Amino acid sequence: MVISVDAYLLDVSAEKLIINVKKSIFEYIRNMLSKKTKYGIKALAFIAKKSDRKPVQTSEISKSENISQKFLESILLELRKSGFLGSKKGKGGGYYLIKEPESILMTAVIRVLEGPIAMVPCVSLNYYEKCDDCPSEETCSVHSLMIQVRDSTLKVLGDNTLADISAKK
Amino acid sequence: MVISVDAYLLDVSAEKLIINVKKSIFEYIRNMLSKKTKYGIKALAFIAKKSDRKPVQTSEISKSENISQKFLESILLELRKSGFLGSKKGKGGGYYLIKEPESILMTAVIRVLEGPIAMVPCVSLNYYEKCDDCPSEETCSVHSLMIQVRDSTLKVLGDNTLADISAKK
DNA sequence: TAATAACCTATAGAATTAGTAGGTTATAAA
DNA sequence: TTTATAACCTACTAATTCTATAGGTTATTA
Repeated sequence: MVISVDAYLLDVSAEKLIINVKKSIFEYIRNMLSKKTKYGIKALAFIAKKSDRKPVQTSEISKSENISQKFLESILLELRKSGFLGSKKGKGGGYYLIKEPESILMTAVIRVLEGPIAMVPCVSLNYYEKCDDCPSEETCSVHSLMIQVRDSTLKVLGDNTLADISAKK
Repeated sequence: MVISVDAYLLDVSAEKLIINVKKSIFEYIRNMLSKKTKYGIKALAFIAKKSDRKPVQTSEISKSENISQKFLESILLELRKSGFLGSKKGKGGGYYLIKEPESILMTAVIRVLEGPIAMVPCVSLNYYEKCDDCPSEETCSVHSLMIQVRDSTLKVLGDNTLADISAKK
């Protein structure tokens, strides 16, 4: 008996097989917090930990926190543009806090880096948007649940300042 | 003076321009809750609302909740396989609850449809995973903050059952 | 036997993330 | 004045994921 299979098709399906096996073994875990936000928070905490207000270089944070320097550059730039950091160019330059860590709420940081705190736009306070697929907000079973989630998350993030999360060694 | 520009390149950059303009006008809002989960919750609530335990057809839910029927099929199938629903084939068939709505916690529903409730894998109770980029969990400034967020979210989702979210008309 | 509705497999477009590449500009020290 | 430094800027891309669609097969009921 001879079984003839097109080699290309075999290759393709073998590849699919491997992908599916990988998926079932290392099941994908959805990341709610983007790396950008995570790195941004880490960088802010790193800068806040240094009690002197001398500029901190991207390269130092990058090494210490194991973050791609180029990626980090873009994040710190954004944090500067949104008013969390100041910067200085040239030797001895870097980024520094322009407000007290105690006055920087984590809600503000996350809103700038990540966007809305709500899990669906239709319950977002700062980024509200009607769900285009939703027949009615009033009868929506998800809506009120997500309002509760939003409020409890807001409470936590509003209770934590940059000083709080930088405190622990 | 003659300016010569390759027509293809012009087309390509014009397209990019449009994309960037669109991005800056309709700024992207990150959706934390996937449509799959949202639709799944809506479908469960829809089924729970019907006091009789007769099977509900995918087509009925699809129309009423404005959800793509094929997409919904795959979601309900998953909910059946994970033990939330029973099904019946053929005419008069459909999906039905196999537990009381009062006993179905939203934590369970979301964990099956969405995956972890935590915003980072390193604070997930059911899907724990070390962050590969993180030098140390103990000194991580994001870690403890995300534990607080996780706990407050768990509290809300654990306090709500399917009966609760189906209650409101 | 015919209609129905769940079940199954494969595929695909769009959007987004997480970077990389390759520069330019401003500042400080030499 | 030159040189090194570090922020700043623009463009691109590979990989991943989401949200479906297409086109069936199987089981059940009328």
